[in-house]
Amino acid sequence: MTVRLKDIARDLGVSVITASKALRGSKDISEETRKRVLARMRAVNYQPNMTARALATGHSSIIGLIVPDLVHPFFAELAKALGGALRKDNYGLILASSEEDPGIEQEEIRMMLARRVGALLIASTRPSLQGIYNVADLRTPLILVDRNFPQLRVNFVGTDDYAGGQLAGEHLLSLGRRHLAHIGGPDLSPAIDRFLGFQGALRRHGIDLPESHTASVARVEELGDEAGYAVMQQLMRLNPVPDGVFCYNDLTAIGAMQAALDAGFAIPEQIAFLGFGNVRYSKYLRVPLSSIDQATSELGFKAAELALKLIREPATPHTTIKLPPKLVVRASSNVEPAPQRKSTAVRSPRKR
Amino acid sequence: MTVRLKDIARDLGVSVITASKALRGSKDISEETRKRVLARMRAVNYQPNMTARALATGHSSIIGLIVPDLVHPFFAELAKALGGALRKDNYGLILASSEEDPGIEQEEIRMMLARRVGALLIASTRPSLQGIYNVADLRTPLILVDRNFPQLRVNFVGTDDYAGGQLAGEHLLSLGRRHLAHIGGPDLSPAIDRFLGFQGALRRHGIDLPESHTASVARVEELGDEAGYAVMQQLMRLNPVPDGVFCYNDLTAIGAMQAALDAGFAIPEQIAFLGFGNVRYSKYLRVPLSSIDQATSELGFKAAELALKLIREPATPHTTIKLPPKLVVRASSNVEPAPQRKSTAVRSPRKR
DNA sequence: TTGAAAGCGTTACCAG
DNA sequence: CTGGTAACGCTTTCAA
Repeated sequence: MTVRLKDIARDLGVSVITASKALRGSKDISEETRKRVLARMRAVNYQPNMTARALATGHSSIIGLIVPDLVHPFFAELAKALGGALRKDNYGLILASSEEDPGIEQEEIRMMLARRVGALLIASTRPSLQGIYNVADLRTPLILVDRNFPQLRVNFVGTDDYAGGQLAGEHLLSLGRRHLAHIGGPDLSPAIDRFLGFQGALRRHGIDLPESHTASVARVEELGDEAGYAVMQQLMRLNPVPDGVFCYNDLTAIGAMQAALDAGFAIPEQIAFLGFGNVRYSKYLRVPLSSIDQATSELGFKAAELALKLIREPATPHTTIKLPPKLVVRASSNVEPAPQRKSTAVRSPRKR
Repeated sequence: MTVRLKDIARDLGVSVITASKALRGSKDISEETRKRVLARMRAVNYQPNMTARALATGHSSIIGLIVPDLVHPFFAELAKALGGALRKDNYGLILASSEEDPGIEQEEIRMMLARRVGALLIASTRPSLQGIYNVADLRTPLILVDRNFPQLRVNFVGTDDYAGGQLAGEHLLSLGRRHLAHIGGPDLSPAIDRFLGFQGALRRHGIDLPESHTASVARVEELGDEAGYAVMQQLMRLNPVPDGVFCYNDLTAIGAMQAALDAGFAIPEQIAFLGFGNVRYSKYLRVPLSSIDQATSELGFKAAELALKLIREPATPHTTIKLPPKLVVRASSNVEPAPQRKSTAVRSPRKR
């Protein structure tokens, strides 16, 4: 049926082992033999059976990725970049969406280990690493993505969320806003660090962030808009009403802005808004949303790089990679009049 | 290290085969033996080695999915639903983003076959099936997703795009619009069928859709907004200017609406817009966008169902599943005044 | 530089 | 109902 290593070996009068070595570019084989084997492989369009290789080596050429919600643009983009980077090294990507459910996450971890993934990347939905791995699994490299467990020494690739929070604080302060509020996310490292960075920037300027001006919401990745809407309604009851709101992510900010607009507030004149994540549609919103960009693709590349390194050099020490985020200013926090595209007068009103 | 079938068998004094059969619920084994084996497995937390099973059976418990762009909400949602459905059957999902590049797509197909995926799902970026598969690969079930090759007898799961186009046409006509235009997509079945459905609806009402009023754009999945903006600028030069525009997808519609707004047109009073796909953010746009919803999650479930069926019953005849789309009306095509949320008067203007 | 022997953990085939 | 033998296709180890 399909052509096997054995067939090539037979055709050429060499052993299977020799063919195998030539295929993988082993050092101890003559240049001439290698060439003959490779030529033959090309001629018959040989494709190695990766399941056999996986069984023999103990690990497949597949990386596992578990994210809380694949539809979230951040995770989608991360997965895309990761997959693209892995392809260059002939590695595949097996993907699972945990729906922010620790039970599903655990199940997926189990299945991926059973499939002998070369490395496992997780944006975990649980507060600690407790029980994720047991000793027997330790041979599979683990990389935490986006969400960190600070107390542990684990591999991590993600955004420098603290710096992002700082950026947000500095920016809103630079607009002259002094009654700031924060809409936070789930009790995991990104939300915590963004909040701490934000608070830190404010403190440095002697500004207080009273507890009444912070609120968080659960399942914010998926239902952020509704949650943001509800929380913003609370914040607008404060006196004075906040004049700048930093939101955990863009979706939350979108909901919050909607609440403010519905209540008749002007954005950004009365309330400025700042999101996090810089999703694709932010610039087309009713009020284009300022946001903190996470360099998501770059994160994917770095994660792929680290995963491959851990597979090839298991002795690699624990590595933490935090990429610096970037402020993107749009109308929701821009006090200058937005630069107008040429605006032709209304013409040719609709017939009939 | 890890516990193997052999260990269980030894502990219980049965053969490996017996243990294997008990594990998979084979019929020819005594109830008592089965119970003993399963109990032992639970006790020692046995996890079958899927790479070994894959080698022995010839196919892994992994389904391959290749999409043009994972960041596109439609494909992200499809992948998410698919993965969720597969998990219930202990199947995994290996995912690749082809970047709308036939070369990458081909490479991924090759790699997935090498990994012996149980079935291969492709939203192909090429115009025909030519060369996707060669005879040797035919044992791996192939399912086309979203994009069909109508001339061939292949498995297909996707939206009834023709019906969607019809819905769009009927809707715009029902608003009294008569100078309709269409911004199309790449030369693949979804764009073609949506256009034909649209045109069909218009014809049925005796309305013409002149060629000058249709335009298409390439790489519309990713760059649709910019493309839509540019194309709309062309359409606005027509006389009379179109009073209703049906766009291939939401991103294109977003760009087109932006162009119309920049040119000073009122939406929907002067020009109504209709997208396709109903992405998550559509309701928060400057003008909330009407769209055709594709029941994307349902598509994912159906695709999973079909894939598993093809794996388990290879004799299954070619199957085509087309899910009916649904119209979602928002402000961009709503002539009635939009239902207002309670709109409080401006209060508490910003201090200092 | 080459290759024979021995697995990797599971399932298929067939005899008992 | 049970289990021995062989096979899946490749890699690793070590001897020639």
